[in-house]
Amino acid sequence: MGNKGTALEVIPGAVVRRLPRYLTQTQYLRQQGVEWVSSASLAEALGLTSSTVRQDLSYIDFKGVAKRGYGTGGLEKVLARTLGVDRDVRCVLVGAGNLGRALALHEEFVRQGFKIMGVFDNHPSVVGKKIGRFVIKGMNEMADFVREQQVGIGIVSVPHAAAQAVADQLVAAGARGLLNLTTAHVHAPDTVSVVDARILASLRELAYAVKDI
Amino acid sequence: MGNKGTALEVIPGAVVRRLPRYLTQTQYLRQQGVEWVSSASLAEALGLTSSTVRQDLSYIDFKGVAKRGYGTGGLEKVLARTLGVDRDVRCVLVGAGNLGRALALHEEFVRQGFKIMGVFDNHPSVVGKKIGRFVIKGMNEMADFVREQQVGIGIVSVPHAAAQAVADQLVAAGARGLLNLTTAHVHAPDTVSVVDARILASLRELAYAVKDI
DNA sequence: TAGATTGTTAATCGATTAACAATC
DNA sequence: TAGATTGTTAATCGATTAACAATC
Repeated sequence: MGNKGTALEVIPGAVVRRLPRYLTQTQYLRQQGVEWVSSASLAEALGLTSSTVRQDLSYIDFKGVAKRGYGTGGLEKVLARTLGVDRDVRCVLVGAGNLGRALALHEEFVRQGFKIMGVFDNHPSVVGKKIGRFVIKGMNEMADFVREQQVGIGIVSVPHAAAQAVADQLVAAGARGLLNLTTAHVHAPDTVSVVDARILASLRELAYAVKDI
Repeated sequence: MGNKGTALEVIPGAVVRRLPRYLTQTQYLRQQGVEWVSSASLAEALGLTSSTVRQDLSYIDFKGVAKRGYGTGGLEKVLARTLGVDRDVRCVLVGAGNLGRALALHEEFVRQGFKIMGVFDNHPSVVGKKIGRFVIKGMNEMADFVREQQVGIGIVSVPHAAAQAVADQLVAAGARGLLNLTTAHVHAPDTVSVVDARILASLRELAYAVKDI
């Protein structure tokens, strides 16, 4: 209770959505051996203004140094801690279609600390089959699994029509965040965050940019 | 030149990002046989306010009817036309890793008019192999292919370090929109739109929501 | 007709940018 | 020291919401 002087408070949504990008860039720079980064160079790399970068970083518990910028090692660590990715984040994947398969097999997510604990699907013909190292389990096992393994995030990769029902089951089982890969809008209580991957929507947004040109 | 009375002008970015969602929902309702939808019910379905919905739809060339709402058939048609998805949109996919494979195999995108014309990869060991009906081509063939097939959208699904170079090649070949599936930020001229899929970033955003709970 | 729902203007809210004193 | 860069406040900008006359 209480915090040690540095008031962290709530971080605005717009800022939270940029923090992962600062983390990716800072990680990259640190791996390249770069020790200091200025707000101007972060801004340049990410297509922002230096003012936005400084404003954003003022929300996390890390101070830059005048004339030098931000130490990449420290910044990376604090960004990871702030986001909660300094330790494994437990996920389940629901829906073993093409997109689901791809995510389960994508090593990058594991490397970044997102641990897929189990893969579930409704379809009797795929239950028991394998995706990489995962044996696909039936939906009837999901709720207990999420509870027992203390899974935080559910990745919803099912057909549009099934999305809300799956989301409801995940929430009931205790998931606190949902990554929605479907085209459906998913309703959840205020205590549960939903982030939409919006892949089809992104393509449609691009179609608008591209059309009649 | 000029338009027939209804000034459409530029549609704000925030609105363009919601139009695909209205389209998805309207499509769904129309398929269910629903003929009219109100701003309040669209808002309820998508987690918005009815005010936002009416404001947004005022940007497209379609009028609702007092006391009845919006005709789903007409609304669907005009939304599709406004976004430029009333005809095939030609894409290429660069990078035949797990994520790229999944997109190439995902029938939903084809059904929605996004036509993958070709799949390209740098890696000699995969060139010539097949993904579904696609034979993977080498990167050396990409620029000519994009020009000849008049491809509008490039889907970038390569490792972080290769993202900018691939984007540059796509832009040089004439692509007008890029769907960026990598964690890298990609720079492009103002004439080219870039939309980031942000899958890892979304997971990290969820990690923040989920942490210490 | 009465009432429901649109379209639009004005008010509010939040996010971004500019500016600059503090500081290393 | 002089100059570069942060942290922060204030100003601007854009997006969302409220309100209500028009209308079917």
